[in-house]
Amino acid sequence: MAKYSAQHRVLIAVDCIIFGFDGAELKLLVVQRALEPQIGNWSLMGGFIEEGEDPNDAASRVLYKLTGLKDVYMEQLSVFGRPNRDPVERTISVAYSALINIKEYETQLSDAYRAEWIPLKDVPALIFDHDEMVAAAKVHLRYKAALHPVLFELLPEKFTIPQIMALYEQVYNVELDKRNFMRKLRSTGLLVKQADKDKEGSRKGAFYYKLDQETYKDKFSSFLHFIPQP
Amino acid sequence: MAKYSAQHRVLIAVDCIIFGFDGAELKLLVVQRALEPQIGNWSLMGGFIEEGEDPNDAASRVLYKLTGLKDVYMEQLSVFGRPNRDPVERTISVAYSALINIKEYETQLSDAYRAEWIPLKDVPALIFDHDEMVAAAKVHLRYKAALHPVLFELLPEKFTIPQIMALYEQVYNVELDKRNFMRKLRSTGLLVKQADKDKEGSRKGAFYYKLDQETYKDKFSSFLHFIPQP
DNA sequence: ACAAAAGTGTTGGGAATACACCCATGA
DNA sequence: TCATGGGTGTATTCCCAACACTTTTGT
Repeated sequence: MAKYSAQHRVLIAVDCIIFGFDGAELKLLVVQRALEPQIGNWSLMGGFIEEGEDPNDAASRVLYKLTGLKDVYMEQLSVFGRPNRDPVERTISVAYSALINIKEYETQLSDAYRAEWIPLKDVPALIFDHDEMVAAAKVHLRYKAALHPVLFELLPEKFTIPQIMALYEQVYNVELDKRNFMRKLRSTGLLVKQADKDKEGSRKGAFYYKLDQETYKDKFSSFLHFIPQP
Repeated sequence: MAKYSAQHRVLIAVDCIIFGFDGAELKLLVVQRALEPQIGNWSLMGGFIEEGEDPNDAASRVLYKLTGLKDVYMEQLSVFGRPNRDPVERTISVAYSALINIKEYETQLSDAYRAEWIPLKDVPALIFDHDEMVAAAKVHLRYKAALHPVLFELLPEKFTIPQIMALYEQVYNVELDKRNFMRKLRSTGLLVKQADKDKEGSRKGAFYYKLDQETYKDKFSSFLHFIPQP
């Protein structure tokens, strides 16, 4: 069949906003850009969509190339298409937000792409409109995590309650009450207490928990309310 | 500067999921496709992005062309980019969701684009992946409206409480309790009661209300909870 | 023994639900 | 006068936020 011949075509990129948590701090995975322009400057990990490739697959591919990880929690964020956002050539970018637990993933990433985990509060200025993308991803994460237990995606298989709490506190930039938070958390039925403790954070040690995968799947779409309303 | 020469370029479209409410029923605005393939079949209103055009502007342009309306509430939904979604040529589409109150907008639209308001429950099968887009838009609308008073965008300047309630009931496909709903609504401070009544729906007539624009702007981003949790 | 973080319970207030009757009007 | 939809009030439950002390253990 004939093409839509009168129309003009543009480049499509994907960019990944990759959040990570190491048990203490919320971080962002950024790379040093490998091509001109702005070679060597901090950037989100991204890439162009290939022929016949679904944008979602492109994002997975890009993430895999960087981290070696598959089946990562990833969501489409939104499209960034301001005409001159890339000075070289018109490029429309689809931003994706991914959640990774840093600890379980111990490969070397810095070598190939000069990638680095940088604490979210210390992230330097990024190229093009990547700062906007990060800002949008933060908003989205707050929005999502206020309703769905999505932050567990950032935690390793075994985690402690003080860790989750620190995570929530950093995402929302608030201080939470231990007692209320724990009660809320327990009432969800998402947690399975383990016998052993994590002794890294304190003398006493904090009990490990695992996610109850069944409950997790069931409850994922039902609305939860972790963050107090002022 | 040199182009990204090795990459391949694709068509970008926008498609608009346009919700409307006439005071009684929630509807979708669909058109009969004007080009091959599938000419004459039901479709969302869409169009290609032009050179140097921001996708958001393209969506506004498309909406304006169809309805003559500007400054309509519109949000980017997500990207649909399955490789063969358009059989003619690879086209990636950015879906937008718009909210319109049908009554205030009394132009003729059917002529130019053979457009029609169809009750949401009766919408026929649409071309390509437009059904998926509509499904995503419904989910998004529920999500959004559960937290933000966005459904007021569907109402005319003067509306009645039974109308809003009918709207919420249709969006969530539930039955609400008049008394609780009214109390909740009033407690938001969003409503300004008018002196006159709408006599169309009943003998007694229902008082008109207007939105308190100040409060609306203030409260738009704060979370509200209109829908009871079972 | 003491420092440092983990863990535990209670209580009061406010919000959400459930629920049933009167009102105004046109036909 | 009656049928129709509009509008109002209360009792109860449940959830949430506020709040302080004990436990464990390594040094």
